Amino acid sequence: MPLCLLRNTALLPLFVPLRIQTISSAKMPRNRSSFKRETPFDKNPGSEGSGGSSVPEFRVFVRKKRVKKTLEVMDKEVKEESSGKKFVKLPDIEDFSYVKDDMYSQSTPAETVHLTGEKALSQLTQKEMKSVSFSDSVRPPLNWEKVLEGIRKMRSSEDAPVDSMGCEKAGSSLPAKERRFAVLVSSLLSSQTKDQVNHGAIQRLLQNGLLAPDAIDTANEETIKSLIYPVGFYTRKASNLKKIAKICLSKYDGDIPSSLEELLLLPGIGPKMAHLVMNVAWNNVQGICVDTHVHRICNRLGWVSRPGTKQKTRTPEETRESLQLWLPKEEWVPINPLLVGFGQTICTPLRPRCAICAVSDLCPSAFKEASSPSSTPKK
DNA sequence: TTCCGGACCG
DNA sequence: CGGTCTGGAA
Repeated sequence: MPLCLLRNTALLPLFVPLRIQTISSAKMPRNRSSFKRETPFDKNPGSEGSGGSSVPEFRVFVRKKRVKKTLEVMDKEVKEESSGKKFVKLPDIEDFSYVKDDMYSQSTPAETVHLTGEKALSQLTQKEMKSVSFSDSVRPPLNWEKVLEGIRKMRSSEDAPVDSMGCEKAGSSLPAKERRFAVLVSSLLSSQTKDQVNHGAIQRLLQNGLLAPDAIDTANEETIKSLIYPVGFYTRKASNLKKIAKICLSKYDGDIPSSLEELLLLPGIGPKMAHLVMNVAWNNVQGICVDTHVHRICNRLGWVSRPGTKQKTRTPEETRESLQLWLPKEEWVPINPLLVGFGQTICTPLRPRCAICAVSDLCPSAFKEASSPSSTPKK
């Protein structure tokens, strides 16, 4: 929502709201002297390493288009309004506000902020533009926020299956460790399966005490198979479930792996599920959970492309990497349920209902594929 | 009847 | 890459 305000910035020439994210900052102390410093802050007396008040307290990344700029900001340069909103003074530009984003910052000290915004670099001076280094940053697609907002509106008026019971609800009443395992199992079962069916399977497992690694490890595979029926591919999943339970017991003390890489080693867990589990079970956002809906819709909207081209991405993984280049991190989790529901009800794989889509005027692919019968005039 | 979907397997 | 698993919906 800070970005919604961007359109109004003409009225507020001094304070340009920006979106800021905390970023990994184990690197914070490193490379301090390697950053270019062609800002007024550089002129502060006292140089790096001398300690005291001249040591930069904040590092600010400004990014737009293909330009990335790094500045270091003194703590005293940060002003805080009574509203709690903070402003960072940037050189030769104007004042930029930032909102500290705590959601993803468990391991991130507050000193490091990541700041992006449409207005930021457009207001850099020519000299600054020349001094910044080019990066692989990608320009966010035009109007992406309007599109997202439009989809949100459509979604709030119309219920999609994904709304009622996603696997993130699994085992919400259980202790943390058991809950994580439940989320993992639910994710495994949920692929190619209606959420209601998945939910039913989870309930049956739970009622039979089979939602824990030790129980599953000792249980008969046939029993599991019959309990999770009719989720898609129940035979395979029953067998994967047994293997996963064994792995969790032997390598993770009955818990589930806590890293993306280790999750991917589990049979039946691919990138889509691994990211989902990281998001939901560990509350640790490593990447966007991209399924075919997200993949399809992002391509229809022109939100992603193969690196360096305008071609569509060919795999969900490619979509994930492309999308992550520009989508602000606070959208990484909500984008999935949003687009999945949208993809189930309106932007369907075949015959998308462009006629009733609120963002068709912003969609480069609108009406370009065979639309639903009612909306396509027959030739 | 055809299409669809995560992950895996050649 | 393209086939497979599997059941439901268009």
